[in-house]
Amino acid sequence: MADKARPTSRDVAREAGVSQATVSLVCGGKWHGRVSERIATAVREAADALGYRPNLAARNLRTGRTKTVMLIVPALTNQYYARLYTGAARVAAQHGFGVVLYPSPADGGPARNPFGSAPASLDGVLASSMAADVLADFDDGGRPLVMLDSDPANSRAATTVNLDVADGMRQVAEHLLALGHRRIAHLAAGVESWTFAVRSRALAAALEGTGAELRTVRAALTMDAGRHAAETVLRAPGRRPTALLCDFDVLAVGALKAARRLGLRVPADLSITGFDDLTLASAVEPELTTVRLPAEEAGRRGMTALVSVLADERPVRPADVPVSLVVRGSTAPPA
Amino acid sequence: MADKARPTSRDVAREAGVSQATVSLVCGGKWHGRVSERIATAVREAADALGYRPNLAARNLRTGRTKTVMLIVPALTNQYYARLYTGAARVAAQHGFGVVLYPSPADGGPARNPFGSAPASLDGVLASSMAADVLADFDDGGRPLVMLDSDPANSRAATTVNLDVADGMRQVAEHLLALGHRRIAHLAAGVESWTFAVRSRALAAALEGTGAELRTVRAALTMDAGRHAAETVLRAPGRRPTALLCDFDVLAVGALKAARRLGLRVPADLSITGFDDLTLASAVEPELTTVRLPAEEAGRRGMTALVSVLADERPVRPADVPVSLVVRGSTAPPA
DNA sequence: GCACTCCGGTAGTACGTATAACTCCCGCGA
DNA sequence: TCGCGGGAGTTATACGTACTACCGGAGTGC
Repeated sequence: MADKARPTSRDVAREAGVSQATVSLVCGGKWHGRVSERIATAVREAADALGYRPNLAARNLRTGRTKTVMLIVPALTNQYYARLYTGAARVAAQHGFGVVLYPSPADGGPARNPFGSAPASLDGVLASSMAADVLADFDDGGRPLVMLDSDPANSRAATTVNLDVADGMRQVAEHLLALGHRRIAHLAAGVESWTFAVRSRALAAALEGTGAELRTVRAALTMDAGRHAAETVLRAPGRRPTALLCDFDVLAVGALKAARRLGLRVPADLSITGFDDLTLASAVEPELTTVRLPAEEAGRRGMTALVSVLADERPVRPADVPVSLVVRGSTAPPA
Repeated sequence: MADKARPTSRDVAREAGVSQATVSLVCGGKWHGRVSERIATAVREAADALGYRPNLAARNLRTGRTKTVMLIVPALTNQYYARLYTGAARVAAQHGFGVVLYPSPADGGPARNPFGSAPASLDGVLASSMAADVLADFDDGGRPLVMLDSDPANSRAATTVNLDVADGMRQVAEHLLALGHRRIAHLAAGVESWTFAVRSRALAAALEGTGAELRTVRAALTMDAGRHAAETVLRAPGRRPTALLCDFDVLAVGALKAARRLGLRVPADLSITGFDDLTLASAVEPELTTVRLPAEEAGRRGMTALVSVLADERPVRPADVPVSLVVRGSTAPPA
């Protein structure tokens, strides 16, 4: 009775009494002026009746396009990247693209370049800055590449989409300065990456000439690392910083724990700021003053750029995505 | 000079002085007893020299397999599902499968069934329980389906992989009972789903005959909803519950905020427990006593099951994944 | 009335691979 | 010497689609 095999365009053609080519034209959507309205509807009806779905593998083989792009991020368990994915996936879906994630080591993938065994061929790649090492041995045959949060000058990317983290850093710094802070510690990411370099530069620039004193300490990307780094800087000899400016919300939460452990009240004795505005930031007490990074928007813009590159090879560099300071309860004037 | 076009197996064959079929055999790995060692190495050398990569679209078309599976989860921005993905992706990669995510509405996908426009065909599907509504109009032509956290009796799944949430709930309940709590409120998920039904039943069963009093209030899956629900139950007339048992860490964090707002100390005046053990759980103060759900392990087992179904059609139902109670600072004996 | 255009549709082919069926040849037992 | 099994490669084909090139016929200008 019910054929196990899925119907092909040829089956639809037989059902509708036309040729396979006509079915392809109609289903491909480009039949205007080629096929009459009457035949077109007949084809569509036949397709519906049979439950026809085009075989994507065959289409891909024929067209050389897979309608699939890859997103490379360090770890999806980091909510920032999950949001990035969300935005990117939405735009991709709107343009009929599927998104496959790079199986990064942090997410359990193989350490080596997995493109050899990639199950799907790719039309293009959207990569976040953190994955620079991954891109080093990236060998996919020169497909279009769009980078996120990376140095526009230094890459083989068709174009680059960046968040305006420099402005974000400037806003935090000015916020702390306005509150009266003059001894500031920077809990910086212990990772080589363009965004973090930009942040450090922006912070230094914002503090320049204000008489504020800046100390920098680096930490890995975990809460515990943040706590340790914060304890180190808070216990260091000399006058204690009155504000702790962190490169991530996660680090800031670690710093919060360190402060509590040392008996410091936040924000009365110590102001702490984050970066990202994850769910985490408004979960803790006090809620974090932080820089909101519109990760979804970044993902959307990145994918939009990639799709447009894929469509007409016109690499247009979009403007930086604006970020905004969100003032909450973890900052106050120094004692 | 450098051909823009990627080399095909035929190019490799010409280079190595053999037929295309031989190249296919060698690259496919199934040449033992068919091709001599000498020729095989020659083929591999030629392939390396030309930088040959098999065209996946052609392979898919020929074999009818795509080596791609879909993972359906409600929202990747929920860390639980991100972890689930991580585990699933690792196993998939080990077996040469790629994972494409269902573009769920929460992640920005189209509300309707996207399989019509899916860019990649699928060999199978791994779906989390929450996505029951999605599966309703799931029309992919009867590909193998493995479910996560759903009713084993009631589904068209080849098999089902579940976390032992009933045991988790029992452990929480016994923990609270052992501490002396007798008035307990359950902040339950306001979503129809098998796991939550199981949790509620397990809780009721654990409290049965202990003289403990149970009140249930439902909340949507956000921190704010948790806060509101907790305020409602804490302000209700009659004697206030001494423990708040939440179906999610996120709800528990909301409850924490509610307690703080009402001037209740946690855990002195009110014990709160979560479920999931997300990063969030150990970020807040006090850190949450919660049930650790090994999401990665669940993803691994689910994908393992799917892969084995795909390989030999042998639907083996794995044992429930054990969960464990993590006692932290948010629970204590009642005042 | 004839050539010419344009509309509506079809036949045929190629995309690159996997694999069934086949050929060739060498060694060996009868 | 002949037949035969089987090792080592090859030939040929099909997967389902998109799209180029073609073709019949109706309308049109002169």
